[in-house]
Parts: sequence; C-alpha cells; structure tokens
Amino acid sequence: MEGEKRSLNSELWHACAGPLVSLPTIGSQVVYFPQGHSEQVTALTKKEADAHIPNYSNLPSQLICQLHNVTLHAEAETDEVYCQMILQPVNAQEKSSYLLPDLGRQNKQCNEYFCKTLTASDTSTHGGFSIPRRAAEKVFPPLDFSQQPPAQELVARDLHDNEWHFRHIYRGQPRRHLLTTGWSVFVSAKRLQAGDSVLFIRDENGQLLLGIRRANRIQPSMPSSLLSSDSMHIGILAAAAHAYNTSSRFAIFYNPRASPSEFVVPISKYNKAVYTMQFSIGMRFRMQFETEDSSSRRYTGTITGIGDLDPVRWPNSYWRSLKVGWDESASGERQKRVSLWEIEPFTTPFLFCSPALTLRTKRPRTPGAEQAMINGK
Amino acid sequence: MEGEKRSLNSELWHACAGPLVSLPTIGSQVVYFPQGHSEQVTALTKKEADAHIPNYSNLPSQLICQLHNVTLHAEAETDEVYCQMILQPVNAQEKSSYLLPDLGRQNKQCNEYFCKTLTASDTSTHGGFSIPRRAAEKVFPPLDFSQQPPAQELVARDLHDNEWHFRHIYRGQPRRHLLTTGWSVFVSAKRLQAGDSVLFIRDENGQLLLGIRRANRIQPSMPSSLLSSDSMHIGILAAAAHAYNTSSRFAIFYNPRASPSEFVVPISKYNKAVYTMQFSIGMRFRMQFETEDSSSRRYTGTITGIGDLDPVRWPNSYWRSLKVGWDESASGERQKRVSLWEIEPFTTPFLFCSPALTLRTKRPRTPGAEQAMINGK
DNA sequence: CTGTGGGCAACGTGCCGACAA
DNA sequence: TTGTCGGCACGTTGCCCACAG
Repeated sequence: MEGEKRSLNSELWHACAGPLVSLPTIGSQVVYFPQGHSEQVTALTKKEADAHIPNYSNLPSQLICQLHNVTLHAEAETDEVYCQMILQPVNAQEKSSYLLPDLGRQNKQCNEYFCKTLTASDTSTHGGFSIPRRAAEKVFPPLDFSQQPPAQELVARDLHDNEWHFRHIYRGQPRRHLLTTGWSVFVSAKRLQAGDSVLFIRDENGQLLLGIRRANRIQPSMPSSLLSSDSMHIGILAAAAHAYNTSSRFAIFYNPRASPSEFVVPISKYNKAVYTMQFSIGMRFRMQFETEDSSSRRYTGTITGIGDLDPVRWPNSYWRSLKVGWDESASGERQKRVSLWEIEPFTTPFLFCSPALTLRTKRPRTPGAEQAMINGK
Repeated sequence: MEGEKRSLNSELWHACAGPLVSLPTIGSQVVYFPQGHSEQVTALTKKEADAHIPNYSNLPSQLICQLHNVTLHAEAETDEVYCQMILQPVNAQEKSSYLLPDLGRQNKQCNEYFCKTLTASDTSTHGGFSIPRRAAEKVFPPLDFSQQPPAQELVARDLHDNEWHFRHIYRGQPRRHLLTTGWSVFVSAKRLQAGDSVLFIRDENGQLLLGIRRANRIQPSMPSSLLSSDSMHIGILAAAAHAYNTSSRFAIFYNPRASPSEFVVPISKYNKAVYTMQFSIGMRFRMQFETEDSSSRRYTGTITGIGDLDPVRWPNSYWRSLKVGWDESASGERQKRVSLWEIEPFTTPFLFCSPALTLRTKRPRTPGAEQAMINGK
C-alpha cells in the first residue's frame, strides 16, 4: 500500500488531534461508512456530491471491516493531523469480536503536557512567548535559580521531527517564564496567529515535543487542480465497492479535525448502540463537544426524529439517523443529525445476559436494522 | 457542475502556461484518454496506480467526447495554472467534425508581453527588479522624461485579480529601468526565487497583467490527507466509465505544467496522426519541447518500437504507443514513449483525397486500430 | 545593457522592565 | 499571574550609484 512513511509520535498526534479523538485498535473489527467518508470530502472541498454520481447498488451503507493498520500523519504544509487506515471487508460469519467491551482504543493520556492559546503579544514581532507558570514548572526542565537571571536552552521536536530551539528565561518584575530567542522563527515558520494554540509535551524519555492546533480550522488551500469533487466521491464509493466485492484491502484517510464525524467506528461501540439501546422521539441525551479552550464538555438535547438522512441513495442507513434539537440557543454550530453511537441517553442502557438471545429479541425498530442483517449478522 | 468560479484572463493564463500549451476549442470534439488522466494523478501525487485497481472492461482506452466548456483557473496558493473541462462522450455515429482542419485552438498570441527569469539580485532583499530595456519600452506606459529622475506608479493584476503596485523609475549611471517600492512585497508574497520567471502583459485595454512561472515545477505540498491515490485513480476510471455508459457529462482538471502529456486531444489532430500517417520502426521524427528560457525548440529522435504501454490494463491503446530514442545524449529528461500525434515525422504525411476511402484502405497496422473502430468510427 | 556590491538612512525586530488587569 | 506597552539597541531592508562583464 502507500504507507511508506512511518507513523508519527502517537502522544503528540493525539494531543494535536484533541481530547475527543480516539482511534480504533489495530487488528480489531470496525464499521466503515462510505457515506461518512463522502462527507469528509465534502467538508474539505466544500463541494457537495451531486446527483450525477452512479449508484453502487452492491455497496451497503456500512461495511464491517478488519482494521489491518493505522498510521499517523501530519500535513507537511500545515501540520494538520490525519491518519491512514487499511481496511478489509470481512465475511460477517466470523463475528469473532462480537460485542467485546470497548477496550484498548488508542488514546494515550499524557500528563506532562500543556496547551496555551496564543495571545496577540505572543504572536507579535515585538516580543516572545509568555509561558504560564504552572506549565513551565510541569513540563520544562527545572532552571538553575543560582544564575541571574535563570535561563536555559530548550530543544523541542514537532510532528515532522524537526528541531526547534528556544531560549527559556525567568525574568521581569514580577518574575515570569518566557521563551525569547527562537520563538519568532517558530511562529513565522508555522504561520501561527493569535487564537491558535501551541502545546508542549514531555515524553517518557524526557524529550520535549511540541505541536499546534489552529483556531481557524478552515484551510482554503485546496488541491483544486487535482480531481473534480465528483470524481473524488465516485472514487470513494467505487474503491469501497471494489474492496467489498473482492474482500480485499483498501486504504482511507481520516482527518479528525476536518471530518464532521468519525466514519470508522469500533464494532463494539456500534453494536452497543444499535443492539442494546432503545431510541425514541422525545428522548433526552448528552453528547460531548470540544470547547474553544481545547477541553471537552457535554451538551444536552432531545431526539426529534428518526429516519434516513438520504432515503434515495442510502436507504436504511444508521449514519446520522437521529434528528436532534439542542437545549442551548447558540446551537448553530452543532449538527442537526447524529448517529446512535455518538450520544449518551439519560436512560440506563438495557443490560443483557445472553448476546444471541438479546439480539434476536431486543433489536429496536430503527432504520437499517434489516440492512445490517443482510450485511452479515 | 462545479465551475462556479468564472474563467480567468485567457491571455495571462496562456502566457503562464507556456508556449506549447494550447487548449481545444469549446464545442469541438476531442479524444479523452483515461490512461493519460491517471498519469497526471501519478505525476502530482508521485504514487503509481497499483494492481489493486479494478478493471473497467467497459471503458475504452479513448473516448470521443464533446467539449462543452473549458474554464481557466489558477491554484490559490501557488498560482499554478490548470483548467476544468466539461466532457460528454458522444455516440460516434455523428462524426460531424470528422477530419476538420486543426483550426481555432485557443492560444492567443500576445505581443505586448515580456518574460524575465529572475536573477539573484532581483530576488534578494537588497534591491529591486532590473527591467530589461526593451521590455520596459514595449509593455510599460512611457515615462515622462522631463522629470528628474523619470518615474511612475505601475499597477498590475495577477491571475487572481489581485492588484500589485510598483514604483517604476529610470535612473543610475548608466541609466536603466527598475522596479523599486512594491517589488519585494510581491517577491515574498509569491515566494519567488532566483530562476523563477515573471511575465508582464499589456492587454487590449492597456491594463497591465503579471504572472509567474516557477522553475521548480515540483510542488511537494500535496493534499495527502484527502484521498488515497488508489481512490483517485479509481475515481477517474469510474467517473469516465459512468459517463461513457450513460452518455452524460463529466468534469476533469487538466494541469498543463504537471501533466506529462495532454490527455484531451482535438479529434482532428488525433485523426490526422492515426489515419493519415505511417509510422514504422527506425523512422526519424522531431518533437517540440519547452526550453529553460520558456521558448520552444525541437529535438530529434528515432522510433525504436511500436506497442502497448500497458498491455494488460489498456490493450490496443494509442496512448504512448511509440517507443523512441533521442539523438542528444542528455535525454534523461525526455520521455521514452510518446503518442503518434505528439511527433512530426520527417517523411511527408500521406495526402488523401476522399476521407472515407482513405480510412478504409490506409489505416496503418498500429495497435488500437480495432479498438478505435469499436469505439465508434 | 544589466548583474552585483558598497554606502547609508530608515525601519523593523526583539530583549528589557513597568504597569495594570 | 500574565497581557500589553514604552524604551532602546541592533540587524535588515531597500534606495542610491559605481563598476565591470
């Protein structure tokens, strides 16, 4: 395949991707949604797939796949994180990992870490970078306070393994930690602006790593000249259909910060939502979102409808099959449709004893249930 | 379709594209090669299409299409020129434009024009831009030589219709034309380096236009995170196959400076080469190439073989069906395979009287002839 | 005719503590 | 605790001509 570049540092990648992004375990089974993959292209090219696209009647709306490999990458130009996944549609007879608990998703938490949103002063050419006190004490090597002023040279590596050198000094009245020499080179090289965030990590070997998260997610530097967006959408569907028909491997790219929702879902997470939970109109739920300061919080809402997002092209699909309303007024940002496995209902999930029994009797009457059966369960 | 952006200035676009690029006339019939389109993706992503790609046995190696529209574009980030073409496969019964002469290709020549390759001094921060004397006199508005020194403000628009302001002054001992204030802003905004070229045009309204041609054609800022290259290749083939099966329109992007060869060829040019010329091993020919100083010159070579480039996937295709050797030793740059219509044989082309008669009797025994028959002639 | 370099003034960059939010 | 500012030194930018290829 085309993953000749080796995977990047996982801790740093996840720190840049944000707190809500977790990737399925290599070797596990996942559910892949061509529909969601298409949405990622729409989000990146800002071109809707139109009606000219042929119908791949063979292709189910969800494919159960073996996840053979995941490699972590970052865009050379912008440092935007993405990953490549090698998937292989599986004959669903071998439902080996059926309803396994949701263990082992790749999301190493890192404590020796800090993230700061850059101020106007941080990014101006007039001065350096003001380090929050606790951050400096937590992740940077301790200064020798016998020197006047205390100062040291820091070396940090970014996602591309480039080294960045900074002078770290503790001075001013009152005293504060600053990055001076080297900081402006970094800011201009990465084209950082006020509002973007930088994050520093000390890894297990004591090495410093640094990454960035841009406030302005919209990168209009689109590869317009390469392929028409129609051909991209067709390419996604045709590649998935071909892999499905021949049970062969195929590669996809997942861009967590550009994609509206994850379209490769651990099968356990999918099954738990589809087979053990009840959803009905009027039901209350919570859902996690990333906040402006890169932490996560839950918003609450109500299910207002259940049905197909695209009844013509993708009938009986679970992808975004719930229409929802949000409690808070400024909800223009949040999607009007979500998938079952993205939300946490307030009601206690149904607890089952025998999987086989439960599946037969308790499968809810949500769209796509029969389709899911055909697709091998 | 997705051509909501209107076409750019055609004169400027062609000046940036170079002397060898000419586009087929809108409304005319063309021959589209999926194989060549795939090569463009390979050139841009530097990833070969591999064997996993499904076979579209329906899809001929060349499609006769109606060219419904051509819109000219330039990459926002790099100003690299490309165009979108709207094609529709035609039922070859209506061979209306059959063997029409090669008239009316879009390639406006522009005389009020100059192009200069930038020197180290031009791009350094130490000074401005030294304008060749004849160039300044030909395309810039005349200076008022009663002033001491003579100077004026120039305004030029680039491909994106952005305005650039320059101070044009005639001074120094000996006197020379210079661009001073405003020049370095332009150089850094466009990220120009010594060796790149700038070109100025005065259009019919007397407006100044300016464009750039980069020496280093390789732009490694690839949109890696969007789609796997396999999916792109599949997308191209599937889109073409779908359009062919349904006789519907489809959109392609052609990037003349990245693509190894043009893969949308006027049908007259194609027919002339395929039906009225003889090619044989050992035959001598000439072919045009762009030189380093952006003009064109001819290289000579010999046909060393005739046969399929990819006998498995694209049997009987005319695409690059000639193996060639080049006379000059430093020929590493030039392709080892070319298509019939790219070269000019030294022998006089066969002159025919009745097209129908000629076609039946004089069709050469080159690969793809039967395929071409099936594809509707 | 035009590419490079020295001279020089104006400007921007970047380190410092003061101050206040 | 940390964001912004005035002060200030120094490095860079950019306009000029001289000189030579």
